[in-house]
Amino acid sequence: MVKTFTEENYLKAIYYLSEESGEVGTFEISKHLQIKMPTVTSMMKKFADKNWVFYESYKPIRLTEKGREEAALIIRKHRLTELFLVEKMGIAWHEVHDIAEQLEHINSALFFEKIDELLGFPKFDPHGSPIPDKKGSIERKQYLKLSECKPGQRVKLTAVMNSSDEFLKFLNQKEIALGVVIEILEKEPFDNSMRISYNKKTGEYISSPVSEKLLVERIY
Amino acid sequence: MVKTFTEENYLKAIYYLSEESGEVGTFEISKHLQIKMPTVTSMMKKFADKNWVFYESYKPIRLTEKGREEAALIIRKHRLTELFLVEKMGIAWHEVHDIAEQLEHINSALFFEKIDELLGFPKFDPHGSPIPDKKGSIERKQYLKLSECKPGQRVKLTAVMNSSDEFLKFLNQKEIALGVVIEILEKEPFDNSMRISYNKKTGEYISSPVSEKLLVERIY
DNA sequence: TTTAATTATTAGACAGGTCTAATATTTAAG
DNA sequence: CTTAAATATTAGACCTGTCTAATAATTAAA
Repeated sequence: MVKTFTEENYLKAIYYLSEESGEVGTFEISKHLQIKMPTVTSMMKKFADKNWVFYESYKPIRLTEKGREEAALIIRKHRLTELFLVEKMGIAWHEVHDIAEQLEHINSALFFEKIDELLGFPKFDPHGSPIPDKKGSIERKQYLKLSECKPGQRVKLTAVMNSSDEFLKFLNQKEIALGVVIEILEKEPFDNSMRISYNKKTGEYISSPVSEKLLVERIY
Repeated sequence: MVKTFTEENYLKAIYYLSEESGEVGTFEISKHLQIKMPTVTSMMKKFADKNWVFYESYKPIRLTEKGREEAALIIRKHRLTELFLVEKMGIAWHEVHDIAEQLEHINSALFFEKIDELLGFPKFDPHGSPIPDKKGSIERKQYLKLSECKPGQRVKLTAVMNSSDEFLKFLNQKEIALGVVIEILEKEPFDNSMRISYNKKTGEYISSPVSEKLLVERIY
């Protein structure tokens, strides 16, 4: 199946936006892709014809199995590329996204197989997000938001839920990187802010919008 | 100037086809890009508006200085990419072209600067073709065709003039690679075929269509 | 130098992906 | 339960890049 650039972007958006609930509406896709709603509607009709989505007027949109696979393969390419750019080309964490956004559309099995091989067949990208395998299946970890942790717990940062340039720069500047071990010192019930220790820093202040976006694993 | 995929392909084609004489006709562009002539005509009008080409009805097309630069930058990206794929990713000589054909359209100065840096700022691609610098200038070597050499001369293979899959496979199979030192043993005036020695091979037969496509430098 | 072949252009159509304006449906609020 | 707000669709237009069919200009051959 040869997909256009445009089609791939819709697939990825639907995958991403419907990840939690399994469905997504025209409005959200429209907003995410910065494309007007009528355009999305007509595209969804086309996607239904291609058997990539289930679509009925005024009902939320769901990916078919085929659509899910196609989308996962694009995400695989995106995440492999990001990791490659960081690990093998020395490009900074917060700069890789825009490049990967373009490279994910490259049509060459060989190219991505080589990348995969050079990286040692990785399962997670530099943001900690899982990389789907060639069949589109994903190895799931159960993530915990830092904001849900309790004082006294020790956790390891394994992923971030927002990959905006600003956010990644903010983390860099705070020296918060994947793998960092964090201890929760206290939690303010009023605004959900936290005090944490990590690396050599003690009692750093973390606001709730930030701790909501940091995904961690418990360490026992 | 933001260029579409399509525009970049036309620029590259015009650059390539007009390289020798400085001009090229609609028919040749049409044939090269596998696009019908009327489409090319209308595109050339657009290109003239953008100041990429000089265009007058029924006259050959020439690149403007601006067009030449734009084209050279795409070719720069193509050739850097090819070299990167071979040198840093271990992809075979004859497989890189199709991938580079796509990667050359990636819009990211950083990406190509990194590639350039990782390769040590190379001046020639894996086919021996020169890589334009960031301003679009090219370092010219004066090439000699193997077919023009005389018996007794020793030369080094520095470029090939045809990058088709078949040709590159043919060279691989004959163990003829860039850098190989070739000695001309004899030359048959009748059909311009040659007998040459290289590596450990002695008296290999080379037909005229092949020796026409191998570009060499004299070794003294 | 007239004709035939080659190369080039004009005119008009079409598909993909987008938009705006108008309308319809669903959901949330009062 | 009625109305307002939010979400979604239809209808029709537009632009880019492509095509085919018809015509024109240039070049090569007879």
